[in-house]
Amino acid sequence: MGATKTEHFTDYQNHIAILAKALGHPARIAIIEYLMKVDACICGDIVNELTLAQPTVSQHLKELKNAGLINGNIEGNAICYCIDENSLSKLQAYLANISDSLVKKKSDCC
Amino acid sequence: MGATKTEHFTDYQNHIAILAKALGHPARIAIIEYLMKVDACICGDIVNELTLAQPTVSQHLKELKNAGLINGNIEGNAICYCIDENSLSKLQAYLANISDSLVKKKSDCC
DNA sequence: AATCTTTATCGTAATATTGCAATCTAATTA
DNA sequence: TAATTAGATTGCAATATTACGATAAAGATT
Repeated sequence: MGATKTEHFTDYQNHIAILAKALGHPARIAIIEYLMKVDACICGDIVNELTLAQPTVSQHLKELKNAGLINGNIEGNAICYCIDENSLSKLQAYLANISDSLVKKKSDCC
Repeated sequence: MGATKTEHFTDYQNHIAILAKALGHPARIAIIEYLMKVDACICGDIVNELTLAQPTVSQHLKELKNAGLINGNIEGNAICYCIDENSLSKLQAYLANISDSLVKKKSDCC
């Protein structure tokens, strides 16, 4: 045991969970916020922005990339990362949908 | 090592991460969806809904509760769970804000 | 070509998560 | 009050995550 039993859930549920999980770490939230703050996506100094060692940041970037939340382009020497708006919107829309349903049903009884 | 270095991030970043992390498992997404589907929040048979053992489900419910995403009221013998619309909206608004900023900046260049 | 810069990967230690059988608690019913 | 029911807690095994030093890879600079 210890591994998530993904086979018991729908593809959609698994997908949403993967997106949420990728955002489930403050370092990755900080990365997303930084990518948003920097207007152009000529990144490179994400490491300097966070108080974490370079391999750790690299790993977090990899996880965001695996989840599809960011994209990376090789830009000569450095790598240009930016947010994948599509993936982010997918999660946002999912949550918005639940919120809307709740407001309509007013089943917030606890 | 191995533990998240929460002290390096803002309270807000940590808070958003906690909310996202709680949604970062398909079972917990399934629970949220079930709570939404059932109109009233007279729950009780969440265990029957999922293909997971009772202690496992109980643990997932606990995590959602700890993150503030659901509330539970003792209703006689059973327990009545329901979604905390407020917490969910907080995460939703956060993502909506990022999405909006991206669309405005059109910095989706990768 | 030698060096520098930037980022990825490997290896590994510390810690967290997932899942469940067994057990416990508390309200309910027979 | 004994049995039942709903759910939480405990304890433990399997696996995943987090973090980083060391090192590698690849383009840029000197």
